[in-house]
Amino acid sequence: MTRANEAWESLMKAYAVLMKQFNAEDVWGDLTMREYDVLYQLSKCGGPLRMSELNRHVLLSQPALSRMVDRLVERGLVDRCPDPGDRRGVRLSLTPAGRETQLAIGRPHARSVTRALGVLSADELEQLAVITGKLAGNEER
Amino acid sequence: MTRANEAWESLMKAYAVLMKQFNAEDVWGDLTMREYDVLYQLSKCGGPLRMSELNRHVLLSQPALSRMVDRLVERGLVDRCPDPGDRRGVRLSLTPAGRETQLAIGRPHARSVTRALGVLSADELEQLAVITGKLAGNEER
DNA sequence: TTAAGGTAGATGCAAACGCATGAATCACGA
DNA sequence: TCGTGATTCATGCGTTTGCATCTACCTTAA
Repeated sequence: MTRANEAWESLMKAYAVLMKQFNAEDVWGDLTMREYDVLYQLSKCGGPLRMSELNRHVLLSQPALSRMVDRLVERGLVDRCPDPGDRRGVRLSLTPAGRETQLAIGRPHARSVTRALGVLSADELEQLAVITGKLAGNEER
Repeated sequence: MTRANEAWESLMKAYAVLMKQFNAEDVWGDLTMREYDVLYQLSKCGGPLRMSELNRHVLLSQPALSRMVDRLVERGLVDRCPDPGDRRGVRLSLTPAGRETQLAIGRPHARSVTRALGVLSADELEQLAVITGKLAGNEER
């Protein structure tokens, strides 16, 4: 068991523990956490997002994401329109209702996150962000 | 956006990126990553495990885990027998075939993990393990 | 211009999931 | 001892997921 494997296992466990904790909280309304994640990614990225780009940030297969977007469009939370520059693709963005929903869920959830990570010092939070940033490939060349 | 929220978002992104990467690798045979995770948890914990205990380590609902164990028993990878001390519960353990399967997948996967975390220094690996350990509640009192 | 190969997203279908609930057992105070 | 509430795991059922595949469109080069 290398240090790398221990670190990864520890990360996975932390992820599982916190995800279960967040999931159990009563802030999600009639959305699932995964659906909220999609709304969040769209809210974060300002402009419209391509399906493939969004898929890179979400832990879902391409067909599953495609259908989840279907449902979110159906419910009036997401707007999907053809990309004028590439007629294969689509441009996804939040509707006003979607933005509102994202905020209504995101605010209390953000507080939960802050509370859950309250066991860490400021230095540790900084280190965690830097280290996981490297893992996600933020420093790639 | 607090530091805590940034750190959590970064952790989630690292998790998503690495999980997608690992999932794309051709080491899982006819198991899903989730099924492998169950085998791994069982292999790690030496003795037999209760369903509820196992469920604490796996990101699945209790019914989903119950049925996944069904399938693994069906396939001869897991042994499920009644707990003599508590007739509501069960004791789960790997069969020899299950242990073999876990190792056959675990070895190459462990190498992938080591490779993926190779971007981190020894100090960073150590910090990551400590910090995520705290998040998972290893230091509770 | 056009053929060949690549990329974006949608769809058919079987498998797996979560929620609500059920049956059995345990724990504990009256 | 008995009854009330909690705990453990299983099951019914509608929804969601992933895999394989499809269509449509873009790109490149001859």
